[in-house]
Amino acid sequence: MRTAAVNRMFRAFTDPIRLRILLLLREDEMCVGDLVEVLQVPQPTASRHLRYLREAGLVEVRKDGRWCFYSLTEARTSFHAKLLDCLGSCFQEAPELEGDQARAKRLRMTGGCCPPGCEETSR
Amino acid sequence: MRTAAVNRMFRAFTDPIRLRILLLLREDEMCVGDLVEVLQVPQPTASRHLRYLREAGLVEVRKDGRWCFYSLTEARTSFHAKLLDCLGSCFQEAPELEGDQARAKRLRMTGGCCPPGCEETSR
DNA sequence: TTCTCATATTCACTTATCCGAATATATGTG
DNA sequence: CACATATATTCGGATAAGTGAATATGAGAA
Repeated sequence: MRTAAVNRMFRAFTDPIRLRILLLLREDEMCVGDLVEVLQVPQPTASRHLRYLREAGLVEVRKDGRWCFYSLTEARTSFHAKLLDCLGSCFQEAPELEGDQARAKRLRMTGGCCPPGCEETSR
Repeated sequence: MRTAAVNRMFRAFTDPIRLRILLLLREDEMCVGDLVEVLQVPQPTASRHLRYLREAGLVEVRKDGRWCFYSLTEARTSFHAKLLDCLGSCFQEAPELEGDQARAKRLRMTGGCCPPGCEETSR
């Protein structure tokens, strides 16, 4: 009964906060604190949704000291890949979602919550 | 706030019965009675889910006498199109979903619930 | 009109989902 | 060690989603 896995994947996209997280992680990995700041939601809320996404196989965590960096997992099935493709068209459908991207960009430039050298990717 | 529309679209795919309906309609339009037979669910259940799909903009109805033929709506946005693309990979992820397709194929060959000439497409 | 058949809707109920508040864990710091 | 910081979990309650049973609607057919 692998329908459950398909269902869980689709379900991951049905919550506005989870959708926003996925859209943000498309750009680059992010630590929980930065996500909380960009999304402007309580930390436990972000944490719960991140767990959901992790259990659905959509994101993975990299721990560095006290920080947890979340990123999108590489798609291993074409279903997963096509689902991720949907993200690219979301802004066109719901432009207000782009506010997060702008905030995230600004945050990345000013360094975010973690000390220098934390993130592996350039910024 | 068009996030609601995106949400509703994703949500349409999160119910197993709705997903099965969408997969069936990918092949050809179908009347409610045939859907009920293939899905093996109570008629009101099918009807409720069809309404949901209609309100999400994913299916449309063609009425012919006492019958209502449902079909997928043409995607008018790339988001819609990409979402439909996901359907194509579902079987690979959840092979058990193909049982419906086989039942539907058989039903189409034996004529289904409606009298001859009802369906516009060849079979 | 009356009857039948295909489909849709309503209602009461159960279950799932999401949230805020509080608390726990875990890692680094002084 | 005690303390601070980053993240995770638990608990209780509110709201939403899905269901079965019963019923309504609406379009032929008799």
